[in-house]
Amino acid sequence: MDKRLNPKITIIDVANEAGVSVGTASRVINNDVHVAPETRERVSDVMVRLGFVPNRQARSLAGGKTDTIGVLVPDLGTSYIGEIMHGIDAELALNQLDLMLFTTHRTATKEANYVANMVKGMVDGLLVVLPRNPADYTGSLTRRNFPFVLIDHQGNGDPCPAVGATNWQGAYDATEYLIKLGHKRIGFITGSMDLGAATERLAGYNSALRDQRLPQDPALIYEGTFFQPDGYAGTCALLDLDNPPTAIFASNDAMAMGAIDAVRGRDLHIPENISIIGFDDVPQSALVRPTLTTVRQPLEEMGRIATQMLLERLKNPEQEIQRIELPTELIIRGSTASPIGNTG
Amino acid sequence: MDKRLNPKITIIDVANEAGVSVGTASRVINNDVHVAPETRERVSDVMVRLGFVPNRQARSLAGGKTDTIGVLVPDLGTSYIGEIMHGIDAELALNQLDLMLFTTHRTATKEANYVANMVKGMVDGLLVVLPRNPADYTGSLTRRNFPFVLIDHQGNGDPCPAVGATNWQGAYDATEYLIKLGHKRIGFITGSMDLGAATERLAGYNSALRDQRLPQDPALIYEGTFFQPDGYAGTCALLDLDNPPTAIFASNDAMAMGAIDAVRGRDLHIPENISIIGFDDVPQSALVRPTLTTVRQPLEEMGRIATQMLLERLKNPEQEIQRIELPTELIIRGSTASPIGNTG
DNA sequence: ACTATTCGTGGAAGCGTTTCCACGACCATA
DNA sequence: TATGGTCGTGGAAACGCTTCCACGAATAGT
Repeated sequence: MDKRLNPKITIIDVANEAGVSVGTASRVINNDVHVAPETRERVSDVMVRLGFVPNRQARSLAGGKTDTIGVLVPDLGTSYIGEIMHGIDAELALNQLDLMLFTTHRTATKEANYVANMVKGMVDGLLVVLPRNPADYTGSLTRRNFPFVLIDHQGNGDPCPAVGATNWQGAYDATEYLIKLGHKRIGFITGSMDLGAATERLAGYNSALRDQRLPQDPALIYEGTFFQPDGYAGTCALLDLDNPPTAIFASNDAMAMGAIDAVRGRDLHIPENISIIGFDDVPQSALVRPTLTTVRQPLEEMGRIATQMLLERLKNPEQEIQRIELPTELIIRGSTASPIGNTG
Repeated sequence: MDKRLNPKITIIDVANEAGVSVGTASRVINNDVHVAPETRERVSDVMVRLGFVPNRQARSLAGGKTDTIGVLVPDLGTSYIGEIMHGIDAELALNQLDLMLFTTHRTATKEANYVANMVKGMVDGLLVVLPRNPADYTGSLTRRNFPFVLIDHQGNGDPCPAVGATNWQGAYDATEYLIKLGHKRIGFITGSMDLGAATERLAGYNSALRDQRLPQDPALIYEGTFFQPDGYAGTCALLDLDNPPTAIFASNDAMAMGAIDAVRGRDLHIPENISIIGFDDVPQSALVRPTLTTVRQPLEEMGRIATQMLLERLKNPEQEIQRIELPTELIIRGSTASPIGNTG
């Protein structure tokens, strides 16, 4: 009976000790209504005294649920993903659920079906973060009727539960803001164009230009991939133009940081000589000098909402699928200003 | 028999279809030697054809292992942790193991025993990343004889399996390097002093000073907490000294970035007016301008090695516990140079 | 007071594997 | 040609729990 010697306390031990059947003990664990209050208390006491912890494997084998949800991420280590994970983790903790993490690269070579198989039985639902090729998952997941929610997905394809941000609107707002500051030539550095978010942001930029009756010069658009070095390279390229822009809109903060470095390398000053604007509002944006004007994407909230949606779906599988777009917000800081009256 | 209608293919289906007993089918799954080659092949074929995937819950219930290892991290989203996770993930993938993630804050309020209980049965072993209070875990984990490895632990306390880096040596090397460049007054911004890594780095700095017969001025030491704003604040404080340092050694890269910002705010130039050196070599160190001289800590490798150690322990529980310190390496980049011959 | 209900509980059948035991077939040795 | 061994296999118990079914007791309705 010594915990040290016999570390595995099972429901049977509890039942014996409390003088009830295992069925009843199980009911106490699961807060089943059909238990007399005094019995419930007696059993609870015993569980505490014995330090009983239900075996999750057995539980899910018998009951069919795991109380664990899976998260599929392309990578870790970027604060972008980190923020989303915060939200997911917080919401999961609130619901006493555990988190199983899978990285995309691990399954990249396998057929997409593999995901559904692998995940089956291990988790009750799946959160797919930032998939490059969402269709790969949505197909087999939907077919298997496996609950999942996409986070920051590509917009196209079959309808499926997803949460994202108003990328188009965010980019539109940022561009409009720059125009209203007086900028006439605004460089744009795109993200990976195979990602929905990237194309939407570019579209928002173009729309704002059009609405404000500014010419759309293809030379001002540099195609990047969301990584910092692209921001550096793109900015160098844009500044080398015969008629360089007075502002640069990078499709995410990482590239905006690269842009800042590039500008510095040329002995230009931000925001006096050139304005820089980013997208995401990762924590570091407020910490660099100059502080970065950017479009805030509520990453943590996206994780949180997506988790809520998934849990909702778990409870009520037949509910209609919904796609949520969380609003972005323009955060004005120190990297943007009116251009010093030149502009060719 | 249609996969769509009856998605759960069990080992029994496989056994029936192949005309063998479930025992034999199980042996095939587990690569047991005692199976005739031709039987093995027949069963394998059936498994592929039916799309059979073993149920992990049942497997671990019966077999006592989960093929999953747990990782306990204080947080996500810092690239520091991200790098370590990379290593862990890579090594786990290599061994076909899955990863269950727990965040410390979720369990902060509970007693440490909770961790051991919670984790019990869900994972085969635990990787504890960067614990602030390792003793909380090591105690109950050891007592329960639960396999675990600490990553970047605090050095004190009972001996237990751990991997870290040569913090002392790294700091020593960096300081010595600055001294050899000609710096006589070197500011130091510490990390959270409740972390072993922080105290070791400070000790390395002090030792180098002593060995090179430089005075140890307490005014040159600013106590930080490993976060970027401390680097900013610390640098401001150090530069405000009557006799300011010509170089600043920040205990990690995040604070070094803060230091760079602070220097910029004063219209000083790096490295001409002041040298900055960091610790960690996070990916961004090579991307900022000026590129950051830093002490490389093999984070990814630490994750990888720790995972290997854990797996080794899992195979052979009785093996003696070992603590590994991975070597750091001074990475010289653009943020350091000889001081311009002034120095009060 | 007597039958319907409801309530609390015990008992037992799974859930999908692993693994131990046992058994027959076959091979090599004596 | 007996005999001991190995090898491949089947059968069944066990893992710890949930949940369905059934049963007796208490309660309510008439």
